[in-house]
Amino acid sequence: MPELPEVETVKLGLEQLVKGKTFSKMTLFWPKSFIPLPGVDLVGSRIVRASRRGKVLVIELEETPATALLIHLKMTGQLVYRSPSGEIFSGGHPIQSALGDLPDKSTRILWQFQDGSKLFFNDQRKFGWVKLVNDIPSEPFIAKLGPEPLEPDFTTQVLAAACTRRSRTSIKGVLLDQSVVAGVGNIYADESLYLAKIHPARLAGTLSDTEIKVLHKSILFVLGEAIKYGGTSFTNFVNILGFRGNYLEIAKVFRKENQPCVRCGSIIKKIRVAGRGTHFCPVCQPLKRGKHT
DNA sequence: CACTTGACCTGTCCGC
DNA sequence: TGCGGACAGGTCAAGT
Repeated sequence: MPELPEVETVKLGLEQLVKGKTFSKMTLFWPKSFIPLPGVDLVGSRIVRASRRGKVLVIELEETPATALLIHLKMTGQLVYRSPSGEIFSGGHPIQSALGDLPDKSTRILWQFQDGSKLFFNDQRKFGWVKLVNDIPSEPFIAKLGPEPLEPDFTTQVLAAACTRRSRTSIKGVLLDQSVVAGVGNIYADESLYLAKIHPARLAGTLSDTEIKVLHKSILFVLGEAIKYGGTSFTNFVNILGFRGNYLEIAKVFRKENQPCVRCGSIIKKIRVAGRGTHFCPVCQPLKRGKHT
């Protein structure tokens, strides 16, 4: 599932549903999904808060030496909460999740809490990982991340510097580089470039200052909207209660190939850029720079 | 050093 | 209906 808005959605769910709970048991259905901290047992640790760094979820623990559980959902990971009764309520009425009974064949880890509630880590493709750590900032994965896009330290200047450093790469490749900015993935790179009217394959070094400024603003806007909509779901992404996000309904190019551009009516195309399927409008996002820049 | 490709896995869809 | 291949939200390691 996960890009920043999806991970943020899960984080908010964790804050609401598992903060303050104490782990009573962990069951590994696929041991490779879990990277332990030698000599440290998660059981008995209490969750003090849930946070996020880029696409990584951080479940912060009260006990030492284990400080946190880091979770990367990669392509198909899910975290799903179930109350002791297993029922899900919304507005006082039981409702149906998009998922069936758990664990299922994609469940890799099950955590149980002292109050009888459960948290499932499901991951069809087994790319995701969960790691118990005692020093969050020094974790290699965390240490090399660039700034958070929605924090003040992600500035136009930061994006401009990255375009200079990686001038011979496509601008989409720059946006996907987690050391440049943490949390932008394939969906929101395409959506941001569409909003900024920049062709995804444009070499980063050819962008004007104005274009970089517009792109920076577009990234902030697109991520903000996606969080409001609870992220994007097309196959695997669900929030912590097992419900799908709605951003795809307002996406302009992602998964819209062969459909008309909402700005100009041209047909949205899909090509390969930076090794990824890439959606764009060939008229709104011309490869040659226009006279207006 | 910078950029591209293959690998990690499972499932689905599409063409023959 | 079956089978092979391409592809899927991400990141590494290894290659050029």
